[in-house]
Amino acid sequence: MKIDFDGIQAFVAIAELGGFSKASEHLHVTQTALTRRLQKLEAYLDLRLLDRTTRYVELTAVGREFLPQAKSIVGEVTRAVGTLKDMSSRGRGNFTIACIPTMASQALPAAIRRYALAYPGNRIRIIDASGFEVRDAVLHGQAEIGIGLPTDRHQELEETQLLEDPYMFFCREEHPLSNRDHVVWSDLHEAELIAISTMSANRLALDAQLEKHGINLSGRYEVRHLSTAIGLVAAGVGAAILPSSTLEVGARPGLRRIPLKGPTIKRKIVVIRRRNTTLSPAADAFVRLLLRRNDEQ
Amino acid sequence: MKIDFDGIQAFVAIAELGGFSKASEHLHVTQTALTRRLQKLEAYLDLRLLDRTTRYVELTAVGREFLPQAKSIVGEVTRAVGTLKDMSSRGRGNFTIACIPTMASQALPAAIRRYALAYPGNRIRIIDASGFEVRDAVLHGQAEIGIGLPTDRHQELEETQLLEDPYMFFCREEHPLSNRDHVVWSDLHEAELIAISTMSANRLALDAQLEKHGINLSGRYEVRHLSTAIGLVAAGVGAAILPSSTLEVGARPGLRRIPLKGPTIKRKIVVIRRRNTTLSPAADAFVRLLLRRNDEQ
DNA sequence: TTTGTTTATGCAAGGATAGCAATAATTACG
DNA sequence: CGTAATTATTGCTATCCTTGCATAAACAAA
Repeated sequence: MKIDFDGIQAFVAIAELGGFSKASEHLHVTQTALTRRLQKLEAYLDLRLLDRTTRYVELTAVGREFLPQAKSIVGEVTRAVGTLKDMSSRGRGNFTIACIPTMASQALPAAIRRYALAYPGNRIRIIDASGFEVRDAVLHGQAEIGIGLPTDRHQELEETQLLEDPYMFFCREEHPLSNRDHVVWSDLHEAELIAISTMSANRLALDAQLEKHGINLSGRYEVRHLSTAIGLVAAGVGAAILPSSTLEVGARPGLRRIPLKGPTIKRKIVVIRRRNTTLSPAADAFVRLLLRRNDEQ
Repeated sequence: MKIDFDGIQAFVAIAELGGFSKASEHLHVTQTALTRRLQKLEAYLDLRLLDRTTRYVELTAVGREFLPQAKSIVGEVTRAVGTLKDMSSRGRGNFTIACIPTMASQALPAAIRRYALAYPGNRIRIIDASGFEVRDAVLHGQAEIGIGLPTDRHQELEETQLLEDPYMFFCREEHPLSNRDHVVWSDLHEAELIAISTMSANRLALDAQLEKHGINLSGRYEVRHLSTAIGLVAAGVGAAILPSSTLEVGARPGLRRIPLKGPTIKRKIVVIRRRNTTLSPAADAFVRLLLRRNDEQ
């Protein structure tokens, strides 16, 4: 026979409120229904839980023993179901997002700020990691969604373009090109460039595109993180070609960010998620917020 | 809407066994039913708990979060219901009995020994207390059943006679009457008798019956407990009139227990329980065992 | 493409549940 | 002592739910 949650719920309500009628109001059913539910439960257990006349309701010895368990069961179920309904109806809930460092320090905080207004109380765990790690975090389920670079079009991953991030030329204001409103690739001297390590997903993406245009550049210095490259530029070691989002305009005095044309090369930033999986409402709302903003721009 | 325990149970089974078909075997329903249950739950929550194709079943982020709670719910409910069914079907369970001291040291242990054979594992808590306290313990629900003396026929109490306990004459073997096969009331000299305090339910019961027969006895010494009286008798302080069950024949060397006739006066021992209440199956079985034994004798 | 496996669905039947109205049981009050 | 008031129970019916069968659809592997 099927286990009868209604019966347990009825038992708790009747026992706690001390009567069928009061309990029936509380549960929004008729008192007839409660009588039946309790009878059914007692019949199933072959046990009397409540001794009752028309004047009073009283726990039996067994009922007294069962009541705390029953209360805990009813409480646990209603709490759990309530939480879930909250998730779906109001987008409540917590989720994890993986994100590459540049986005994590620029676009993501802004998005989170807007998200927090619409969904206060939701917690977001951020895994800030390299492009490869972002991909893996999503693939292995450590993060529901990722913000990163386009990957190898893995069978199980689905990528949606979030924005395009043009590569720009970064240098100190003392640099000969620092006053140009734009530079072209042929202006650049390989010798003074700080490059990103080929270990990086960024570098791979850049190289692939440069190759299409017959451009070939490799810097004198090689670092692994964009932030390190910026540091070297700031210290006057050299200049660098980095995604524009690496540093907002004017974020660091003495540094210049100059558009790079002929051709303009961009890296795509994508939202990554597992294919054929359902996002939690909280994460789903976040993704929609991210992408909607993107459309508007 | 009503909370759907079946759905939760289905969710757990499908998630844990990794498929609808396996889960359906486990729950002894068709796979169709499981599909429907899960669909209903998901529809109610407006939330997807399992991402599934015909080839695999996989938890969604929300499902992963919910699964432990769901498991705990299902476990708690099945455990609780199982315990209750055990109570009814096999008389499993623990209960409390209140009992007057003489019965607690004589008849009760024997009954418990027999009970333990039929219902191994059941724990019995014994409140050994005076007749008044036994009555109150039952009345106030501290004990489900009581073994004691007939009381004031309280509205809420129900008494069933368990046995009759004749008063007998207790003395040391040096006593002049010690070799008689019985004594009569007129043989007794008040001066050497040890009496029970009028605080005792025992004494009240005895006095009431003596009065009917025009016998009037009050001892020189007065004690509160039968066991104390026995002690005084054994020490040679005097003799006493006590219920036969106070001491089994030959239980203490040097002491004699002699039937007391003309008339024979007995105290009744009753099983006390609250009227209109249902005993736990464990306690009920014990009562029936007690009374059945009584009928057989 | 075919095949085998697994979940989903249309449909009909059976079962369970709720509500109404009336009844029975019990207490309180006149 | 009888009557009213309150409360749980029950008969009955309509409705809703659930199940199971048969079948379809989806998917992966050969």
